[in-house]
Amino acid sequence: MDVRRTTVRDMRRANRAVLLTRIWLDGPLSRHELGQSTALSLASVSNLVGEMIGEGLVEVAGLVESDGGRPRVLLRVAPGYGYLVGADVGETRIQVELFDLTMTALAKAEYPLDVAAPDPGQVVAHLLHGLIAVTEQAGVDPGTVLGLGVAVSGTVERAADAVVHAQTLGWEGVPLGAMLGAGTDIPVHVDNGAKTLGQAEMWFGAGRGARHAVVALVGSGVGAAVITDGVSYRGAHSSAGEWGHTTIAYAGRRCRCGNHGCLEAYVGAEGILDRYRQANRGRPAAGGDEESALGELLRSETKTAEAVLDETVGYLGAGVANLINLFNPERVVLGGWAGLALGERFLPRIREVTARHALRQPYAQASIELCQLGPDAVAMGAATLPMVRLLRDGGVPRSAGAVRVDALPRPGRRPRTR
Amino acid sequence: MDVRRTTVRDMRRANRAVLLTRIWLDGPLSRHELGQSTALSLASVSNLVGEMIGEGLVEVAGLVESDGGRPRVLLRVAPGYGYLVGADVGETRIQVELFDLTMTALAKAEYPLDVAAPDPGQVVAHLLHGLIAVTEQAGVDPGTVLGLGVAVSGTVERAADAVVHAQTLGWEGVPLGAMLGAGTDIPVHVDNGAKTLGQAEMWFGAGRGARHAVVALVGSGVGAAVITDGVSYRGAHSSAGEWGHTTIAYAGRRCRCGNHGCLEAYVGAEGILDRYRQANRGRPAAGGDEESALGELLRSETKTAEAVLDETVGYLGAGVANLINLFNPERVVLGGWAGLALGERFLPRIREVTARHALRQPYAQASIELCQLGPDAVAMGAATLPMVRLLRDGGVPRSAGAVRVDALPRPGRRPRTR
DNA sequence: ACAGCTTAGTTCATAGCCTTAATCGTGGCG
DNA sequence: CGCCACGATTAAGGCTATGAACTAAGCTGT
Repeated sequence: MDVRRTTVRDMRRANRAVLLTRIWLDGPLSRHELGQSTALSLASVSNLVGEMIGEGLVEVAGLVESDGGRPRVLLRVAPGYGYLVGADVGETRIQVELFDLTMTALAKAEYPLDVAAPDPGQVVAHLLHGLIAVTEQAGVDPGTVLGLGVAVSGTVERAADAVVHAQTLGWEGVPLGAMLGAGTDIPVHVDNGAKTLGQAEMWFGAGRGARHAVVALVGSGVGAAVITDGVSYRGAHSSAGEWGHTTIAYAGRRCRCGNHGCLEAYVGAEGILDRYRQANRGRPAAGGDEESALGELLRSETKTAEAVLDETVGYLGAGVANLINLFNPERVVLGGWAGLALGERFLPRIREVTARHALRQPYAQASIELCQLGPDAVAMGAATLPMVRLLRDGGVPRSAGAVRVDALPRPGRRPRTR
Repeated sequence: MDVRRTTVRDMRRANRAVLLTRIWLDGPLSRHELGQSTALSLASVSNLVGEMIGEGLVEVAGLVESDGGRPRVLLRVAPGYGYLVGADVGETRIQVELFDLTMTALAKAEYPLDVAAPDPGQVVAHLLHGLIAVTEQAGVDPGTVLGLGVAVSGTVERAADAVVHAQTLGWEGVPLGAMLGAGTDIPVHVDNGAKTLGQAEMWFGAGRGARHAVVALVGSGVGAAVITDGVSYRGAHSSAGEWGHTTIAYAGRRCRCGNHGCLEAYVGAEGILDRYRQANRGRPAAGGDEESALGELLRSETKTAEAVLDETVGYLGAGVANLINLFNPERVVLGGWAGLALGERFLPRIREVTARHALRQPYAQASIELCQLGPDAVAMGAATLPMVRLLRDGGVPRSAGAVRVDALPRPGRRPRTR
């Protein structure tokens, strides 16, 4: 129940947004097709499209002949109208990537983080430095960068300051958006990494075409990105989707969150390896880090390993069933490095177990798939944040004049660019 | 990412909707105040309000003097512009109620259902008969009834036909909306009863003022209505919120759904009484029906009862914590007859247990309250369905001419009106 | 009693938007 | 070269909200 007036200008903006979104999503289209699919009159389509061509936002993509008539002019969003920068602040490194408007990656910079709890100021410095680095690398004027999207772990309150709470980084109420905004005029968007990965999967991966989906991510931690009606579900304070710490086994295993019986304690990588160690009389799976240990476990064919993995699939299926019962999605996309490792081997069994635990009808309405994009998709998903804004606003005039990007607090380490 | 054009007429409709909603929600308001709070120009407010007064939709509610100026004219939605009928198809009776636009109940009819799986045709006949009965009783022209909202148990697919799937009624794909539409011209809205009760609580009960809330209902069955951004969350096929059959105790008690470890098997009335019986060496709690048995259990102070109830609160808290983690609401409203019975005695402990199971931050952002409205609120919530439509559309002209309501297939039983 | 002030609400000219209908542009066909 | 088919543009018209000027209604002080 929104209480905002509508003015005559909103109308034009809304219609520009409709056209721009169609053109961007459904590839090159003629004015005629645009008229059909948007129900706008051809005159308005011409008018609005003409304006956008004048701004350089839309361009002619080619002609298509018709039998005995004027050939149709195909239109597309001009890939070089502007550029998008997406950044992924991970636990071990910061990745910054530059995309054009077709979401083609043009440049990339990476900054290792070797401390467990990096200083926010240093992260900001890395990000601003990365912003300059990728534009230089791609030979792109920073003034044409439409926005910087940043993905971080933890919850991000959607206020103007983009306050970040991240236990894994040791951040408590860091106004990352405001800090970045102090260093550059380029519009900044900050969001949770699971949500940006989910966004990327929805647009370019296993979620394509779905309007209601849950992207379930299983790694060391366990989380989910919920998409309803095409947009990310945030809840009152943007922390919705905390799937990992829902209770699935009342009074069960202790979880690192301090609680008992969390899903994460059973299907998170740490939980799986820990359970294997217990089942294996204290001897852990081989492998240096968690990832190789889990790989080893998946390859080994001992009875103990089988039993532990079987149990894991059981818990995972029950957890996915809970998502299906509560959110009634049309698709569940399973991802995260551990989720993919499990899914690649056990997907049919996961489906089976889920079917047993979920209500019949919601289960029948949902399909369960695996993520299609690699972990780099977090940065791409972050870059979709400014893209969404561009589409929603029907394109905005680029800021005039030189764009300020302060990289004053020089990062202590040169980026590894490639 | 909607793909609908906007025309100049949509604008007027949208602004009418904004004004009407404000007037309806925030009581009598002057044109000036409306201008302030909607950001519409005074000229437009006057224009739009004038139109709505002309239609009889809005009326003058009084004057308020000001020191040295023209007195303000207060406006309100005319209560008698139209009427709303809400119906609750319960397991034992059908209740039909007539409301004016201030949601004041004016008439009521009740039809007992004595079979476990009532024939859809008979239910439709009862509903149509009730529609006539309440209008006659209140002396209201059926032509002024703006809509009939019907609440049923089970899931309701939101298509035009309002297909109902209800295991408890033994209905499988009953197009209740289409069947009712065949019997009357009055616009029909069908929705799930938990969702309509949730809607009523949100507007008039414990949910007032919240934009993100979960109404958790515990009775014989267990379910939840999720409200996000002021509207009911439905998911892909309208069956979202199936909280009762989420797994909370992996490989736990068998549930009537056939699965193991469902929340409902622990905190549903049947589950509680069953667990008590087991703990009490096979002797059930006294009392005829479930409701009085649970009441008896709550009053008894034996150690066994205490233990069972304590455990119940534990499971319930964990279940509520799951809702908080997944949906990040600003409020959780606990209801349903068993939920209220438990909540009245144990609310502080429920809060405590929930705090232990939920993540700290989402828990701190949510408050846990009890439902404030009685079970009659299901019908009132159903009546809000046409009200929502009226507000969303900014008022619609009433259908001209006589309104058809066929009550041909006479119900076999006279209604008990009062 | 009446001018002067204050606040509420209305009227009117204007700019902006989309739509329908007519017109222009471009290519194929006989 | 005339005709036709189809795409795109231009022109005329109907709606909408807005701002400025204007009217309405009540209070205050002389």
